[in-house]
Amino acid sequence: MIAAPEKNNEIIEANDQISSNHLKLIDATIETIAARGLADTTIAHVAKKAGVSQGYANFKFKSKENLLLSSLQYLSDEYKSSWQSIFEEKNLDPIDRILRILDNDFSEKIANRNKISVWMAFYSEVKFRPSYLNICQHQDEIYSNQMEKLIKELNHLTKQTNFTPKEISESYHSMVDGLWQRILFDPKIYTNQFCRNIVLKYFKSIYVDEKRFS
Amino acid sequence: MIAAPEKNNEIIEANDQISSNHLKLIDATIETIAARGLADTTIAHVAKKAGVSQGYANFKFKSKENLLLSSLQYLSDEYKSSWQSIFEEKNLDPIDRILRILDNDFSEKIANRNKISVWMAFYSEVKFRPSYLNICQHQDEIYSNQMEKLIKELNHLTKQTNFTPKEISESYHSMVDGLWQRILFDPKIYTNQFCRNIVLKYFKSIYVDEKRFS
DNA sequence: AGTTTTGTATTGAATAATCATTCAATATGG
DNA sequence: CCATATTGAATGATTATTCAATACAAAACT
Repeated sequence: MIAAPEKNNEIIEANDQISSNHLKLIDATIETIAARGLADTTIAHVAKKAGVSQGYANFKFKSKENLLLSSLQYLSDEYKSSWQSIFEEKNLDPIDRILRILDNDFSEKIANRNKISVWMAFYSEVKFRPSYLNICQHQDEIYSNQMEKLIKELNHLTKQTNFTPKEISESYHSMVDGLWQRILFDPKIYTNQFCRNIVLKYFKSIYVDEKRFS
Repeated sequence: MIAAPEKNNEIIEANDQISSNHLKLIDATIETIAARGLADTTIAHVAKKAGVSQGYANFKFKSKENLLLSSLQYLSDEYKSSWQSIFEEKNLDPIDRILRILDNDFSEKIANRNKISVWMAFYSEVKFRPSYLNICQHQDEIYSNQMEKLIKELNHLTKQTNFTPKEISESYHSMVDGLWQRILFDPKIYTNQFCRNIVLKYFKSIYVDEKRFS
């Protein structure tokens, strides 16, 4: 990670010298998208929220597109680091690690309506802006692979050998995405607790004898 | 349904007299959103694709917003009628009915990239346009309730009595939504067959002894 | 210390492009 | 000839982008 510099050079100039205005603008972008939707997010709104002039925002990021891209990258990095640290933790039983991942995926920090609405906004444009896809896809793959490995470690707990670790990992991932979407739809019903519980029961149905999934 | 007239009057004038241009425009709207994304969909594009003038499109639907709304309604109705007919079918064993629903949810007609990208486009704006939400939410509820009833009929097939029908129905629904999203992301991996299979294995993990889920 | 110079950071008004919406004019068919 | 359907050019609003002007701060010089 430190040895190999990431080649994001088109999106943010250099990691070592991100100005405070840079961050203020990215924050303001995310807040604006969450508050008004991507379609209604203008440079003027973002600049105002960040407390800088409109011209400045454009000058710093070269274009609105680039500002949006940088904001998505920021969000994506934030999510990554939250699960990365769980995967890297030592001396953790596989079951407990999965429980930690589940907690993280439905924590207030990650699964709140503002962040989800920003994710959705970008996701919905993925088919038309390959650059959006690039930012998410790579991390997604790493996450899926690590999850798959983790589930392999639980193989002995279930007799359903035809439900492969890859498939279990995919279905977990899909279910989480779907539940996030539903939090946006109907937050009264789909509280974080409710969603977490649904996934927990799903695990329970696979690993019937594991008490910690109850 | 027939006795009580639905109060959609703001969106499409009257069911009995939808002109062919009306439908052409709705089709063109869906195609345009699928091809260019909601953000890049202009009345001019839609009108051109529909083969009418720009002014006409606006005149007929009163506003762009209304055209979008009508298109979402159309899509929503289309989906509804496809699962509705499965629920209404007589002399169908619960398992077979679920299999039919699963087939439908990952059929080419329903789960293709164009339609999914239109759904996503609207979903992502749901937080900011209550009218979008209204169109989807009601049907969603009916679908969920019917699914829940269906799953209740399978209660005797599983020993996992703490995974309630409602929860199973919710998790199915979420998983489908999540998989649709992934079809958009990476259609090479997430083929309809692949997705259907994931959900099938999920059912298998709950109803272990039911051979038809294998 | 105070003044001038120089380079950078920031502004905000002007520009140009895009688009929804309007409506007077025209076509169409009964 | 009338009524209705349809056109497409004009309008006005919105908004990303540009850039000359200005603020600011740090050196450089007296």
